[in-house]
Amino acid sequence: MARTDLAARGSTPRSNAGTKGVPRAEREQQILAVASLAFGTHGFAATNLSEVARDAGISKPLVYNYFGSKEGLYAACLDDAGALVGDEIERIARGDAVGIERGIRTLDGMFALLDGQRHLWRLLHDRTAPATGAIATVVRQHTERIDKLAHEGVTELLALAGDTDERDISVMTAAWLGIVDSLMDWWVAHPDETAAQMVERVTRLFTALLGDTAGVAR
Amino acid sequence: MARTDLAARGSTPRSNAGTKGVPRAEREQQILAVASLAFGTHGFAATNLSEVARDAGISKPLVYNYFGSKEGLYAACLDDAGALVGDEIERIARGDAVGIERGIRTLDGMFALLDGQRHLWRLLHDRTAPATGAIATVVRQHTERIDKLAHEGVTELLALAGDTDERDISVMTAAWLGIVDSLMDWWVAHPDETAAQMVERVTRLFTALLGDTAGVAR
DNA sequence: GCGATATGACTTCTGGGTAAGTTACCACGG
DNA sequence: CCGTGGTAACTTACCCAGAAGTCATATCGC
Repeated sequence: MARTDLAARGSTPRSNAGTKGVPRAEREQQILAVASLAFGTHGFAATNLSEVARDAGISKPLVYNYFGSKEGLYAACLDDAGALVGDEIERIARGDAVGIERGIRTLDGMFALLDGQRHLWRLLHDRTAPATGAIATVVRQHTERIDKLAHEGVTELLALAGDTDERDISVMTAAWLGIVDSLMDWWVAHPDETAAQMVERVTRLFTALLGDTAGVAR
Repeated sequence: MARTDLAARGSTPRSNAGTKGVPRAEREQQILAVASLAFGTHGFAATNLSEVARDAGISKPLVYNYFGSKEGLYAACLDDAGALVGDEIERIARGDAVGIERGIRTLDGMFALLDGQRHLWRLLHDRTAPATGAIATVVRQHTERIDKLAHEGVTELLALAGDTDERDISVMTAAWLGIVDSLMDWWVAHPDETAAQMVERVTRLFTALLGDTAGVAR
């Protein structure tokens, strides 16, 4: 009220500063959401913090006040996304599925988890992010965890199919992560497709291509 | 000689300008090679043209003289890489392989073609490149061609497996391109691995997972 | 000499980052 | 119920490094 009156009187245009009553924790979440989307969509290098601030409805210095730097903000986004994804993959890994079934269940979990924030997956694979410093540490931490779980699953799968060559496993792990990656991309490009539909599709495709044979223990 | 003498006399440091006898066409190829590596490795946004010029052993204005702008240079790199990859994929598509066999042969061709320039594949999938203008046109042109060929191969494959759903085909095409992508990445990360070894590995993995069944017509 | 090949030294502008100040909420004494 | 001072939330306006892009000029082959 008072502010509006003063602003309206307007001879000296009043500053727009001053708290809007949003507590720090909440504001940080808003910023993280906007920043994750931007980073995940355009990549680290091509993301502009002024735009992020504008999209979040605040000014740039507030972003810096809360996150310190562009790298700090990225690291925070990364940490959230990495923990979210890593926890879910680990939860499924602790289940009893093996072979292809484990793969399908993992995808299932990812679709459910990332519905509404499909871009998060991309954060972990950004080639334009600095390869040294704080970001690299966080990236390494999460990718190592996820890679290890994927490696474990692929090792099981290939063992069932009779292949125990370590480099074969490494290649197959990379291919598997590439599949997940591309499925997420496709999903981002087709926003009308629900998570449930994706699961159906993926299951159908796996079954069609791999049959019920090929080392699949259901 | 004369130049060295003059430079050595050195009270007024002479300009380093003047032709070095390298014809434009050759110089352009040198620049394209260096730029493709940089763009493919760091992405469009994170690539610095001063560095590209330095790595090519020339000065920045020469790059601008020959390619007009950063976008122009990128478009030129893209056009070379896209045509190279597209032509090879098309050549294989015109062969008689179908189903999984066609996939393996395509990978075979890519490994042979991109040996020594493994980063080229990345140019077509750079998220930090401008999504409008000349670059977008060139990207679209080549990705559409490659996607179409991949789509064609996947359609055949899935038809053999009894799936003709258009969206299933679309998803599977994306997954296939993701597999190629990740295999190239793995290859970049393991420079000691030869193209022949990659082909062996991939063949072994496909056989182990898909068996000789699953719609494979060899 | 002339045109192609080349460069040093600029200008411009984008975007990360900062200094300094403004406003609102809130706890607490009166 | 009313100041009132302290602190947290916020902004405007700026700095400046570094990268895109340009200009005038230099050298060499023919």
